Formats: sequence, C-alpha cells, structure tokens
Amino acid sequence: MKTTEAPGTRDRLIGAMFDSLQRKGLHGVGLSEILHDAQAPKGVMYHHFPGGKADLAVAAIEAGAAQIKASLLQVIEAHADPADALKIWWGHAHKRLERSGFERGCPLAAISLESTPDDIALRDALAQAFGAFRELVADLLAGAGIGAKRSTQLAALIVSAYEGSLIQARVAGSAKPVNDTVEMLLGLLRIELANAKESRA
Amino acid sequence: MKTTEAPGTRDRLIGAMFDSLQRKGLHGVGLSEILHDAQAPKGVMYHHFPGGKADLAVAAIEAGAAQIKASLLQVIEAHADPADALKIWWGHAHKRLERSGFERGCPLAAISLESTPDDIALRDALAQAFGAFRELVADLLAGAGIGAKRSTQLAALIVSAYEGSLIQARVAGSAKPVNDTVEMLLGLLRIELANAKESRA
DNA sequence: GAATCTATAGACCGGTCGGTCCAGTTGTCA
DNA sequence: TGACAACTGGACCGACCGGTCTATAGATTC
Repeated sequence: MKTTEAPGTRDRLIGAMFDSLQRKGLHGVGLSEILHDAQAPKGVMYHHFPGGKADLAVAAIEAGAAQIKASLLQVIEAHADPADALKIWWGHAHKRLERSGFERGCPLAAISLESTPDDIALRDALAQAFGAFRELVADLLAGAGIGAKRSTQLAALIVSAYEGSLIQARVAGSAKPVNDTVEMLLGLLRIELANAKESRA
Repeated sequence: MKTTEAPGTRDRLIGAMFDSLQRKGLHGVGLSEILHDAQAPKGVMYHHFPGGKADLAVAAIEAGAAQIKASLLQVIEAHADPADALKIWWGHAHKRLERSGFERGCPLAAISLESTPDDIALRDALAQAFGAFRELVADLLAGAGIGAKRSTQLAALIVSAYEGSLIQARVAGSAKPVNDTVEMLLGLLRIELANAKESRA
C-alpha cells in the first residue's frame, strides 16, 4: 500500500525472499541466504520487518500476488480471446520454469503447502492472493458471456489446473504435464466460450 | 518392493515422515519431531535409512504413492462410472483436509515444491508417483471409451486440478475452491464420457 | 548545531538442526 | 553355546538456525 516507500534495501529483501519462495519454499532457505542475496545485514531486516522471516514472507507474497495480477491483466488486454490470453500467460510460467532448469515455479504454492493453520497472517495473505487470482479469471470469463456461477467454477478449475500442472512439470523435469493439461483445458474452454457466444446470439 | 520387510520401527518412521510431509513438508519438520512421533531414537533411523532424512523421505513418498494408488483402485472398482469414482475419491481427500482443520493435504505436493533440481532421488520418486497416478486415471478414461491421447491429456488435467484445488482450499480454510473445481471438472468429464459412448454406439 | 528519527551494520546468543558414533540388546543359525 | 549380524538406544558434535542487541551513520527539523 505504501507505494511511496523509497526503493532500496526493503525491496531487495522482498525480492530475495520472493526468489527463495519460488525455488525452495519458506523453510528451505535460511535468513543468511536471503540476506546475502539482498546484500543486507541482519539488523536492517528486523528494522523493516519486525516480525522476522514470516513478516518478510507475507510482504513477498503480497508483492508476488500484485505481480501475477499485473502480468495477467497485461495479457488479457493484449488478447481479445480469453483462451488465447490464458494460453500466453500459462506459457510465461511454463517458460520460466523450463528456463530455470525446473527450479522456479509459482511463488505462492510452496509456502501454501508448508503453512499450518496457525500461520494466520501467512494463510490470510495467500488466501487473498488466490482469491484475487480466481476472481480476475472469473471476471474475464464472465466478460466473455459465461454465466456468473459457471465463471466462478471454471476460474477455480483454471487456477487449480495451473498450480497442479506446474507441480508435476517441476518434478518431472519436463513440460509435458503442463502441455497436456493446458491443451485439454483450453479445448474445453473454447467449447464453453463458443456455447456462451451462441446462446447470446 | 520389499514387501516381506518386518513391520515395526522402520514402518513407524515412514509413517511419521508421511504424516509430516502432509502437514508441513520436508523442511518444515525436524528429525527430532519425526523421531518422537515414531517413538524411535536417532541411531535406529540411520540404521534403516543410511541416507538420512532425504532417504526416509523417498521411502515415505513411495509408500504414499502406493497408498494413493490402492485407494484410487478401490473406488474405481466400486464405481462403474469413472466420474463417480473420481468424485468419491476426491471427496476423501477433501474430507481429510477438512477434518484435520486444513492441515493434511497431499503428501507429495509439498515436498515437490521444496525440491530443487539437485534432489535427484527425491524428484525421481515424485515424478514416478505422479506419472503412475496420471497413468491410472488415463487407463480409467480409456477404458470408458475415450481415445488414448485425449485420455492422457484429460488425466493430466484431472491430476493437476486435484493438486491445485487442495492447495487453494488449504490456505482458504474452506472447501469452496475444491467444490467449485470438482463440480466444473466433473461436468465437463461427463460430457466427454457421453460423447465417447455415443461415438462408439 | 543539538535533537530526533530512520536506516545500516554486524557481533552475539541460545537453541535446534541433521548427522556420527559406539555401546548394548536381541535374534539366528552353526 | 558361541559367533555374528541385525537392530536399538542415546550421548555427542559442529554448523547453522532465527532472533536480539547496541553502535553508528545519514537525514530532517527546530
């Protein structure tokens, strides 16, 4: 929210945490590694994030959510057909994963699975992020003429498929699970979109 | 594979690790916690798993994969309609998550996202598990008359949706993401199955 | 230019981490 | 019954964990 915050150490810390979440999750990295990546000493981190590691993670999740949202909005604006937009955007994630040697996946997924019900702030931030994500997709579909309820459900399926396909590709060291998932899903989506268009005509 | 292995400490260790993987992932738990759960001292674990924590994790993944496979086969046998079978089986996972206060998800997903490309054995075991899982579903669909390629893709989508929906439900503390995902997916699946039946007639 | 606040810097801490080592116990088979 | 392997039990280790603390440097304000 505080967009006027001076860029610098704080953002470098968030960036380094974001990076680590993509690669190994929250418990997979030590503070020392994050601090090293961000070129920052310890004190400065507890200055900006008094709550420590978890606090920084929440900030990184929020930054990640904002970034995902922005990039999705961008492809939506560039492609009139929702199916095309989703395909492009999915391709981005897929290429990032592949180019990194199957190291970099979704920054939200790993920490989601490491979190316990006690991690209130963490799960809150994550739930909000995924919720916003689903809503964005649902709005896209509703805008293409699909009914509200069906758009919501379809959006849930799309986001689920997105996360799940990245998990599988990651461990397989192969893009095939993503490609198979996307091809089938987009095929079904196009039928859905065609039906929506027809029933409006 | 060694099914004649005497039950006892070794299995208790695997069980405890399996449990932890569901709840917090690999790095989220210390050996001491696992050892405490399994009521076993340290030495015994390095006797059965010379490779340490990672070694035990691989064994737990293999055990988990076998368990998932068995339970899926069971519901498949009990329900002639593939869509019904998947619905029941998804319901099991969903209930386990809910009953545990959104603590217990898929035992494979968390460690998948924590793993790095260097964790060869780990990713191998995981890739094999997910692959077997997809294959099982694909066979089920092919058996219902859906073409081979389409069955493969649809299976990838189903497994992806399964994993992704559990992630979202977990952080949301709500079953809604799972319900939405399943309802939409099974609706599409039923159409697919009807088409397959028709084109065979 | 003293006071104050924000930010940087890193030494330091107790605790826990994964892992090693070896001394006992138990089971098995000659 | 003696030998030997499989297994159990836990003390012990150095490394690293997340976190605290104090010192100081720059900026801002009166």
